[in-house]
Amino acid sequence: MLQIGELSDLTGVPAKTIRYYEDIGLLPPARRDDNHYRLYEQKDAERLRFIRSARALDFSLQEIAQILAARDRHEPPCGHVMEIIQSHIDEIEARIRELEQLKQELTVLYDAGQDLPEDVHMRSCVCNLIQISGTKKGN
Amino acid sequence: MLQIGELSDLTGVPAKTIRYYEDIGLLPPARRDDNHYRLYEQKDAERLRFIRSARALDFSLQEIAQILAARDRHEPPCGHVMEIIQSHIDEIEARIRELEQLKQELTVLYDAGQDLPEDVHMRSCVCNLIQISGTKKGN
DNA sequence: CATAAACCTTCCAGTAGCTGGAATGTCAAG
DNA sequence: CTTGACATTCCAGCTACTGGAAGGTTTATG
Repeated sequence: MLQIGELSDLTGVPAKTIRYYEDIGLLPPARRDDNHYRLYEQKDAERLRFIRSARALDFSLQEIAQILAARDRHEPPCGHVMEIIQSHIDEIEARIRELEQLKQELTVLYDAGQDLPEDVHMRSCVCNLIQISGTKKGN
Repeated sequence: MLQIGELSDLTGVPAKTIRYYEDIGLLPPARRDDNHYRLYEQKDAERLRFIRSARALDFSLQEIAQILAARDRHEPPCGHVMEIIQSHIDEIEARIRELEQLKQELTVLYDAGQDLPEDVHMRSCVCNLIQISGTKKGN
């Protein structure tokens, strides 16, 4: 029988977050001690570790909730999980491409800024370059 | 003299967002028509375009606010801007590395999942793999 | 003149995933 | 008896918006 702080130490998930997970239904309502303190067992630690691992893989709480709900109903969620994983990989690849592009733009901007002389009147300022660059989103 | 909808069309920034920017002080309170409608001029469009460009470069509203405030005080914010740009580039590089790592992990997981047989009893399920993998954040 | 559509206004609430803090209760040690 | 370390609930805030309700204004049309 664990108190919330012990469960927290065991799993690395802050107590505050554990309560939050309970609030949103990701964890079932915890048993309570006579003093209303939450009481946990090993299987709670496992569930929490699963959540933490999935979060580390950038699964959303909603996705995790779906997977856990399937498991709670004793349905193997593998197919679903595999779909999520695939779509995550796709998203990550897209995001990486976006970031590469963004980095490229910022680098160009930075280099251009380096070449500008000091100008108190702001006729030449990186700001002006910003106006010109980065006009791609929401064209 | 532009109404908010026209300014929106001109800049590609939703009217709702323009009001929001005013609320948080990124735009000065707009002049009002007799009917309380907001009225804008060309220079508002420019300021808004600057904001939009900087957002496209992933500057936070706070960073943008700082830059604009400096400009409003007729101080060239170049040095500050250059610092922001540099730190953004650093962050982006770090983020890309994170995402590459994450993608790698997900790919390994996916491939392992592919090789698992159908198992109604969930003894072999990607879920179990998740428990083992992704235990890197918040060790 | 009534009415509809297309504007505009304000204000409240919600998104994700927590985190901080206040006010309060419980428990063990000195 | 008090101090400290736990726990509890509830409310608010973070980012950058976005949706929607409830209402006012303007213009066009029947």
